[in-house]
Amino acid sequence: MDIQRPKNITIFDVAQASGVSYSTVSRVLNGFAFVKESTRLKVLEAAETLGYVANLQARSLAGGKSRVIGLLVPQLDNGYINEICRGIDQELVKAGYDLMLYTTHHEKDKEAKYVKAITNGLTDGLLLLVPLVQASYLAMLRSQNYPYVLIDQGDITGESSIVDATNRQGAYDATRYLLELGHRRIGFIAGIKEVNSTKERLEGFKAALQEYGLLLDETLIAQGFFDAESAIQATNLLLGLEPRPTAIFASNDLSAFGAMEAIRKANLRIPEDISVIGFDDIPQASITYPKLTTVRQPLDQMGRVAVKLLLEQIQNPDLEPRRVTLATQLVVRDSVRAFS
Amino acid sequence: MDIQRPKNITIFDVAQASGVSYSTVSRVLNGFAFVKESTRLKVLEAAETLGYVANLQARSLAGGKSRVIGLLVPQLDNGYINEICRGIDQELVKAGYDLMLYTTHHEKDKEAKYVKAITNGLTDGLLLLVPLVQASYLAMLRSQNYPYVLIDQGDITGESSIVDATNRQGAYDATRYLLELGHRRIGFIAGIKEVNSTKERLEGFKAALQEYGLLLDETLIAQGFFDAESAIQATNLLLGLEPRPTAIFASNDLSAFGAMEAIRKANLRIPEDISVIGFDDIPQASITYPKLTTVRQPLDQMGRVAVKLLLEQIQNPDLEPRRVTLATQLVVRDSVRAFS
DNA sequence: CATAAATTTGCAAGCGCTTGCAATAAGGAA
DNA sequence: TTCCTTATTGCAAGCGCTTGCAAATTTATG
Repeated sequence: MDIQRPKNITIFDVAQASGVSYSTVSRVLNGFAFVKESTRLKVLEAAETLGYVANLQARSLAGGKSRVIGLLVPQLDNGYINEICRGIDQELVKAGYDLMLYTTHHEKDKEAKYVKAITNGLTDGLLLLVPLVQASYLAMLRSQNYPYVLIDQGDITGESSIVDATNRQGAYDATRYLLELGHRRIGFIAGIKEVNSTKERLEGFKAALQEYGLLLDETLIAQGFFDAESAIQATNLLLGLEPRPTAIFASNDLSAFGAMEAIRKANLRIPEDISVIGFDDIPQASITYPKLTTVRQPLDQMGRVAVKLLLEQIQNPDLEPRRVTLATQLVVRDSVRAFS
Repeated sequence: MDIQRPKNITIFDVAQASGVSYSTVSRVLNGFAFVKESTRLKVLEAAETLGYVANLQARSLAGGKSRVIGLLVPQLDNGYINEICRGIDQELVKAGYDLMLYTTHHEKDKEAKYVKAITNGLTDGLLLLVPLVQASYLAMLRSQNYPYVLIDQGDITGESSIVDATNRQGAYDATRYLLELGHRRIGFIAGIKEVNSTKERLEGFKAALQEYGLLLDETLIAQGFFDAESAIQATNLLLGLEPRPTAIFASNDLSAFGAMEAIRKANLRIPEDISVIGFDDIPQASITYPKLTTVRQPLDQMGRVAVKLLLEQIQNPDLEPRRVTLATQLVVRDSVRAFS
């Protein structure tokens, strides 16, 4: 390229300006201990006046930390993911880290390839927010002792740090809430089968029913995929049942929205004719009409905690994997009413 | 760190495996023209079997392209931004680029600092999705001839590539629509003053009124900040007016949601008592009840076009700045009804 | 078949930074 | 004041890659 970019200010310039060697500058900038206070100040001042900004690639190439962490997500168009991202971002900013975002678009190979590129690449650590982690690259990450944290997903090996929420308890609470309000025929819209939270939520649902001595009617469980589309289908199925369920528990809010839409289209009222309860409490949940009663997952907090775990792991690579499970909470709004 | 990370596979390994020099490998990998087909194949095969993945830092440090582009956004919790991001992401993936995400959280200094770090850093180009671009770093970007594109924001100098939408026309259309339905007292919730789109939308609003020979009643224009909170305030103000407006035009959907909430709290019905129209058509707009009538901005498309412009600019740095203005479109749903 | 021209390839330098190790300066104890 | 520590600093190597330039190889031409 023949364009004349102004020469970047490097560590050498700072060194020259402050009359020390470049290694000393490097040490100052990296908060090294053995630097005389007076030199430290000199260097810092020079850096400031020159407007020096470190070159990340060089730093990271030379073996230093890049202060960038990678985040792997399936896609972006999803309140659930966005919320978690928000938490991640907040905490990262606080810690002075930058974010590299990788969207996999559900392409398996891409995930694996990304993980490879990422680990030999720029980032100091990796956050995985993909519904189905592939054991293969998890193993790879572990074998390289590369710091990573799984968000809202299990790892059978138990060797990964994980942040999730009390899915089972949350579903149990929601179901109990419906039961206490007199509902006995509760439709359940399940999520993607293989995903951890799907299973846990279904378990919680079943547990509550059992506790009430109710026999599980399998026809009341409809398959969904955590999105509105599939939930509409599922709801239509449920609405066709005889007798019709008096309440629907959707495995996540997106599904609940789908359910609401289907219900309205069937000319039924929410909650007068049928109650709806969701899971997640994404921001949209409070702007629907009626506002959605749902189980709140502290999504942003999950993101924040994940970052904390990751950063600690980066600090101390020998840390044992940990699992943090945050509490869910029933958020009562307007989409559920007592059945009598 | 004493952890023994397995040695990464470098370009040298590939060179050795294929029996050529490392520079040749580099040329092959970068699609250089002057390489014999047979060597090309040899190298490619070796790279494949070794599972070679280029080290981005090294590449970019050495002056090559990183195939990463930076995206600067104020924050993440916003359907509007998320939608644009989605478009950006889609197009980027298609082109084989990765995304580095920077959130400024509205801190001015941070923006400037980021821009600096970014340009001397990893990315090949920059997408700016910040409501108020600061002339200072825009100038800096330009002086370095660093490729960048502004999304949904103006630049007085006219020297930036820009992607935006027909704000004026959209607002005009929406207002006309209300007028044609018989509304004569239309409240307007404005956005952040300094922002380009705020002005354009207000202009469109006024233009339509004028065309109908209506005198502008300044009290009908309430100040908002593009968020629900401020819109609630603004709406309360408007509802207090005598006579009450029969419709409210919110400068964006978020504001419209705030308006809806305030209206409901005032025990008025939408659209029976008062109509509401928004701007943007973020995904939430279609799940509110009643579903929001709004002016659709092709947000994801804006993101995609921005990427295209940027990529072209990266390809050819001498390209003149261009401006692409995408058409908005009135989306009629359920929050507006005729006034008689 | 020799030789110039065109096509390929390899070498070396260098991108900006970290870090082990050696060198120097400073501080104490003798 | 001298010598041994200890605190600071500087040097040089090297992280993995691109690229200008020269060398080597091939092809075309007379």
